[in-house]
Formats: sequence, structure tokens, C-alpha cells
Amino acid sequence: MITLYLAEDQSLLNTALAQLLGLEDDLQVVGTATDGQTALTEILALQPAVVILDIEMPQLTGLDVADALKQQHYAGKVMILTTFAQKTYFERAVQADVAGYLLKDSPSDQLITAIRRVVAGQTLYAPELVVNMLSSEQNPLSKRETEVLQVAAQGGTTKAIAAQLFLSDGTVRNYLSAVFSKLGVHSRLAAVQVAKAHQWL
Amino acid sequence: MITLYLAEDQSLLNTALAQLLGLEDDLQVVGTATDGQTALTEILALQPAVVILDIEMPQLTGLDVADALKQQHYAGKVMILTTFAQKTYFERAVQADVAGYLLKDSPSDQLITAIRRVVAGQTLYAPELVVNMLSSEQNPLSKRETEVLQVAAQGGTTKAIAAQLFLSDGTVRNYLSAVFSKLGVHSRLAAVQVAKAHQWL
DNA sequence: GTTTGGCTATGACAAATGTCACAAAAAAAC
DNA sequence: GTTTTTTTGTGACATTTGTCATAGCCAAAC
Repeated sequence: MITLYLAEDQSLLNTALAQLLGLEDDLQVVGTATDGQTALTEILALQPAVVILDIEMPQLTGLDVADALKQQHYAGKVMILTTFAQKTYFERAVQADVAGYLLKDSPSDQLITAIRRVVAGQTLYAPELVVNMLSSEQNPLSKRETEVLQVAAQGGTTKAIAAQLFLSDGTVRNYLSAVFSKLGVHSRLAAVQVAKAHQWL
Repeated sequence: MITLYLAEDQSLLNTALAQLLGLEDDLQVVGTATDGQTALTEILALQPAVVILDIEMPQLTGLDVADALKQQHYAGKVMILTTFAQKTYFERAVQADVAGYLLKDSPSDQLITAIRRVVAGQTLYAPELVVNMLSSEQNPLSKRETEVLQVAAQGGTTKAIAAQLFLSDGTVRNYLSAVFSKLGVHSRLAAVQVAKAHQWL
């Protein structure tokens, strides 16, 4: 019998999956949560063989939970189950030694077979991710440039940005100018648009 | 026996729900789709008693499908099943005479009872929506102001905005100035932030 | 029938923004 | 150990942006 724990923000999917997985002879759902903090506490108490984590959850994200479990040298397998194939999420998940990274756009029976394979020792990554990793352009901005743009995206004035980052007024304008040049735009708003589209922000 | 059709973008939820609903004695899932166009065609062919529609789907949204079904004087009941309680979505749904508007953050057994009630002739709206409708502030911007801000949000220069809307350069600046004053900000970026936060954009 | 509000426009001004050249220290890469 | 990149800064300039006063036209409201 494989014991499962399910952490999923969206109650409908959470309950539906819990019931469906429970119908399988070799699977048993020992607990569910709709937020990361509850999930982490209960996982450590219940010690399920497989943990299935959504990423976007209140309080702690699924990735935060995976990190915490890694630090505790958790014995069971950890799987991430999320909507989008975001490079940054995936990279963090790999860092946290997850045994599986699946997308919500594959049918539920694939999830079930994936669980069995993970228990058998396999590591499963959704194929879309590999494609996405290769095709997605990398951020041409330096760390600081990204940071400045990020703060600028909040909509504050140059002065406000400078104050928040402990920089001079002119330096901020210089950074932004460099950002614009790299992104091929001429204004903050346009830069934010482009950066968001590429998920660099 | 209640015949059901399920249109849901996310395959995992789609398949999980289809299986779960099919387990009920009085429910039968006669078809599913992951996009609006397929859903509409198949619904008209299969004539299910209840149609469950997600909103955000490729090609046609659930609301588009609901509109089309209303125009055809469709005999069955139409239910919307979506993630967020957005006022604008809800209003459109009510216009399309949907029999139910449910949120994905309630458990799956509530969906099942909701289906039975809708078939019995009841109309069900998620309680969160009523709260949301009352609490959400209304857009203080005029139609044209909203339009200008919307175009400005794309990141173009004043000239580009003016060209796109067939306005003079100065008029665009005036509109934006009025928008800023109403939203309590002093820049385009900040205005876009505020407007997006309130879902006025 | 007048008043109100929305749409459009111009001109002028102050402030903010974007650009460029230049420079120097620190960190990273080779 | 040298070169390159990154980070930070100044000063100056052109352009863009935001603000305000003012005004005509139109439609809706009262």
C-alpha cells in the first residue's frame, strides 16, 4: 500500500483527486491540505510515502515545502504538480531533489501511473519542460538591472526606486536606460511588459 | 439519469471530474472537451441535460459558449465553473442566463449536489460573488479614459497611443492626467498597477 | 431649457525621464 | 594576473511626461 499526501490550493481538484486516487487498490490518501504550512506539518507527522505538491499555495509554496523536506532528509518521494511549465520553478524543483514534476494538463490516469513509477525509483519530468528549457531565451539583464526593473515595475518614481535600493537618482536612470537598450524599448512601462512576457521579472 | 457535458481546459481536472461524476448512480458524463469550439459543437449534437463550462479556454471561452447556447434556445441547463470571482465574468454569465456559477475552491461533492439542484430548477450562485459584487468599488474612469489607459498599458509612447486611437497628442496626455488624478497616482506605470489591481483594465 | 458630464483640442510650463559620455572600484571570468 | 563585466556615480542635454487653464461640441439628465 502506497501512502499519499496531497497539497493542492484549489479545493475542487484537491477533493476530486483525493477521492479518485483513493479508489485505486494500492493507493491510500492519508491527508490533504490547501496551504503549504499545514501540508508541511502534517507530512512530517504522517510520513507518507509520496507527497504531491501544487506550487502556488498560500503561506508556503510547494517549492518551499519541498526545500524544507529536503533539509529534513525526508524519506518519502516528493512530486510537484503544477499548471505552467515555468523554467524558474522547474529549476528550483530540481534543486530540491523532487522525484517528479508533472503538469496539470495531462489526464488523471497519467498521474496514477506516475506515482507508481516514482515509488519504483524512477524520476519523471514532464516532457514539455525540456522543450521549454531549450527554447526559452535567457535573461540578458544583469542581476542588479533585473532588480531595479523589478522595483520600477511597482510604479514608484525614480526617487522612490533610488531610496528603496540605496542608490543615487542618476544611477537608477542609468540602469533603466541600460535595461531599455537591452530590451529594445524606450520606457519603463514597455520594459516591464517585455520582461513580464519573458518571465524575467 | 442526468446527462452531463464537461468543458474544462485543464486536462487533469477534466478527466478527474469526469470519472468522479460518472461514479454517481444518477449522473452520466456523455462527453468532455478542453476547448470551447469543440464543446459547443458536441453539446449541440449530444443535447446533454447539464453543461459545465470553465471560462478560460482556448478558441471560445465558456462565456462565449454560454452566449451561443442562449441564442440557440438550448433546452439543457448551463453551469459555469471557474477559479476567480470576477465581477465582469459573473455579470456576463448572468446575462447569458446560466443556471449556476460555481467556484473551483469548493469541494467536489458540492458540485455534485449543485448539479442535482440545478436540474431541479434552482439557480445557484457562489456566495463569494455576492460579497464581491457589493464590496468591489466601481471603476471611476469614463469609457474613453479606460480605453486610453488600456492602450497606454501596452507600453507605447504618447504618439503611438494617439495614432492608435485617432486622437491628438495632447488629448492623450490630458486623458492620462485625468486618469492619474482619479486613481491618485502620477505615472502611467502606477496607474496601470492600480487599474489592474482593481480589475478595471 | 438649462445644466451636467464626457470627448476633443491647444498652448504653455515644470518636472520627470531617457540618453550619452565618462570614470572608478569591485567582482567575476579567463 | 590580466581582462571583462558589474556596480556605482556625476554631469549635461533633449525629449517626454504630467499639469493646468481654457474652450467648443455633443449627449444625457434634470
